[in-house]
Amino acid sequence: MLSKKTRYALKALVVLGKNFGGVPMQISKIASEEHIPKKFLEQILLDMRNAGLLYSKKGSGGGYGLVKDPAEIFMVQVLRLTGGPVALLPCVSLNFYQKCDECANEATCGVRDVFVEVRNATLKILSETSIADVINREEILIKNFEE
Amino acid sequence: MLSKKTRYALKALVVLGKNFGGVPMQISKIASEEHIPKKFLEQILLDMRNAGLLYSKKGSGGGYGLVKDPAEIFMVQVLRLTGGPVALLPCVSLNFYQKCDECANEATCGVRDVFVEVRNATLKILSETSIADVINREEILIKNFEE
DNA sequence: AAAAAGACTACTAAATCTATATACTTTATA
DNA sequence: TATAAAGTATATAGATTTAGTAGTCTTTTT
Repeated sequence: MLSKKTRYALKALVVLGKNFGGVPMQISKIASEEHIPKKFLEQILLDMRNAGLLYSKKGSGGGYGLVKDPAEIFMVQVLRLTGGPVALLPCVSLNFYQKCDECANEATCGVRDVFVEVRNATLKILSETSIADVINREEILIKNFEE
Repeated sequence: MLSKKTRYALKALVVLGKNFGGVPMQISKIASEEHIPKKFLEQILLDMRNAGLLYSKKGSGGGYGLVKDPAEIFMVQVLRLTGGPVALLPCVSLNFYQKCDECANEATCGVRDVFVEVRNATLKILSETSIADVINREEILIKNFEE
């Protein structure tokens, strides 16, 4: 399961993606629109700024914005940035690898082998889907929903 | 990430799968072979017995065994039984569904839409892979490893 | 100078996970 | 029939993680 942090980050990026090219957007606006606790969101946006995904502007008229085009920000980046490993087992994670302490020989573990496959399937989707794609999907969903 | 409980359950089922058709296998044997805390494993095996996956026999010469052929036990069952939802978002889970409280309209949520896809990909693998398949994979891995 | 807005650090509360402890029941067998 | 082997059941403790809150500081605009 993704943490709330990761979910909030994704939601915020989608909102900021829609706003791409416009004036900076305030934390409190994002927070209230997406029903995210403001102080928590502050931390999350800060992390993403420090990672170079967002820019920020202080003072009156300040706020947050995407540094890159939403078409160049992929979901997998967000998961990793906010601490969510993609893999379901630590011994299968590319970016957060940890040895399973109960496992005698990783190279011959059948369970692991299956979860490598699962990771690859997940990774394929998440590394091909950008924030722009999410926004697109949303438009399609709204169109279908209204019919 | 899967819980230790789920991991231990999978490992134990693989061991019991290899032993299928033979005499019941003792908890302590499984525990020591797989480096699983015995008392913890007791609880896990008990859960799986109560779910009808395993039989148990008390007393001297007792132990645990698979009720069904390992080819008929699928990984997804084990995940669900040991409490691990397959989905990465609660609003996307088939068996552990929960509304995302921050989400205004689930039907038009683009993030959700992506994770439906991820769930389907994961589910496909886990519901097609049986304990027998895991054992098979292990044999292949060992063969390749020894070369 | 004052107000708006983000930056940074620390802390707390709650939940969950992992593991252990204890006492009980059933079964085989000497 | 007593004893040991093995599973059953429940409770609880400890550790870790997650989610959220609080407070203070800094920068920028007007």
